[in-house]
Amino acid sequence: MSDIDFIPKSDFLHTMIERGYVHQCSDFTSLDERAAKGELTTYVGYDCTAPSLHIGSLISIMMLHWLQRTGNKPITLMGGGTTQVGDPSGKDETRQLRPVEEIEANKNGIQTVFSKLISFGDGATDAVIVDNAEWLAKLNYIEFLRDVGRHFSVNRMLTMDSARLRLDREQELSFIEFNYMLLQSYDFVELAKRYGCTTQMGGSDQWGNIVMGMDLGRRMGTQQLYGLTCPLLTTASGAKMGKTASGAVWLNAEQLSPYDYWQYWRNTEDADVEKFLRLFTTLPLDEVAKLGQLQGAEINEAKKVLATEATALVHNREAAEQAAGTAEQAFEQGAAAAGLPTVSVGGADLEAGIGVLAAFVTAGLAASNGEARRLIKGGALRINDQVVNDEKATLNAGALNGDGVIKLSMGKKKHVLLRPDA
RNA sequence: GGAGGGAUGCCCGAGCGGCUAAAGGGGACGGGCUGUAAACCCGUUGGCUAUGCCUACGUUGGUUCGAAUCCAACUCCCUCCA
Repeated sequence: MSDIDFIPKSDFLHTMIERGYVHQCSDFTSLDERAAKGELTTYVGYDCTAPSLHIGSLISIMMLHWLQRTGNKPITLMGGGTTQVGDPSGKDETRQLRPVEEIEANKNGIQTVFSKLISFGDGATDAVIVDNAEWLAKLNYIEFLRDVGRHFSVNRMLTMDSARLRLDREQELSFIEFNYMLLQSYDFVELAKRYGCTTQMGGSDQWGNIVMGMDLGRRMGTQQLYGLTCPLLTTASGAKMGKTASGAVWLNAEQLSPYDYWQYWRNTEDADVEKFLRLFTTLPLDEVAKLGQLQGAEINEAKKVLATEATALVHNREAAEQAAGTAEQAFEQGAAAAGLPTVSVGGADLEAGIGVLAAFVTAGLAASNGEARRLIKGGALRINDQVVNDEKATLNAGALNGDGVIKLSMGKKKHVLLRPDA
């Protein structure tokens, strides 16, 4: 399952390694001992660069989920302060500075997903959520330089990937970004002091920042700190995970409907199914292994399980079942399943007749009449499963099916129901 | 502060007076094959009330019958010098 050869005693590390979450760890043995005693307080930081997290962040949320489930305490750190600076890790170019109000709004959007996977409260293993703006925003420059800055060697900072990659490619690295490392390191120390947090987790691109934080902790007299990173996932065919036509695969329902989220997982490549079941569902591993055995067309069953379980975790079981049911009707029975996305049209307009081009644009399946026209030429558009050949055709009430809707399809996967309003 | 170079469609990148809605590539989307997969093959990839019209090659003006292409000013970026 994993190329980590460490044999852990703690449930936490055992789960991490066996399910494939571990990329690097600063000290397996000590971390394992502490986790075994159930006294691991661990944090993951999240940038507030968008109104929702996407599946790129999901692995680390799952790590927090398992951390809690194995008797330890998670902290989710909102980067309300650090996002104002911008992390250069893994980025080719300086990102634009974001307005503070936008960061604040994003923070509120992002927070909603955590309660689905982690439980918050005041208990020993209840998670807490904190915002680093709380301490970063009021730092005094001179004081910060004297207390924290003096512990950092620029020589060393320049060797860290986040800086070096920019320098090697002769890409600009602005001073503000260069400071990011100090701020994240300082966060770690601050969390250690406030919450007894000893461990930071994150994607493998965060390794440098994490190590610097551990270092700073040692110099500033915290207890021993640890780092644990997860791999940055790509699909088996090498693509970055989480990109679709319409953008990222968001975790919030406002950004991406549970049905579309379910579809994303349903379309997983064969070679990734077992890996994703381990990482993105909480199914027992023997069951995962069984599903992973399926070959050929049968693996579709495993993909459905993956989709439903993954959707149930991030949204809820009901939405997941619904998405599964809708998909089954739409794909396996070819029916105009009621759960498909629905767009309403004026009843009077429909009586008068709506041009097919306009209908597909209204449904959001084509961006413009021109695109709709091209899609018709390519044989991609269907009305009630009948291919559209004539771009001048019109839709009227006669096209309504038994359920009083018209099913519009683009390609094999995208369907929208047009429903006349009363 | 001085001297050069650059800004092209979602991205990269060619074009350097008409044949340019702009080569090529990537990405994306669609079709085929399949299993709502991958790989592969094919097609599409500015808008519209459409044999025409409008918008588009950093911004604003100008030269010209005609400009992404020439000129001027401006904005931003990069490199070198001080």
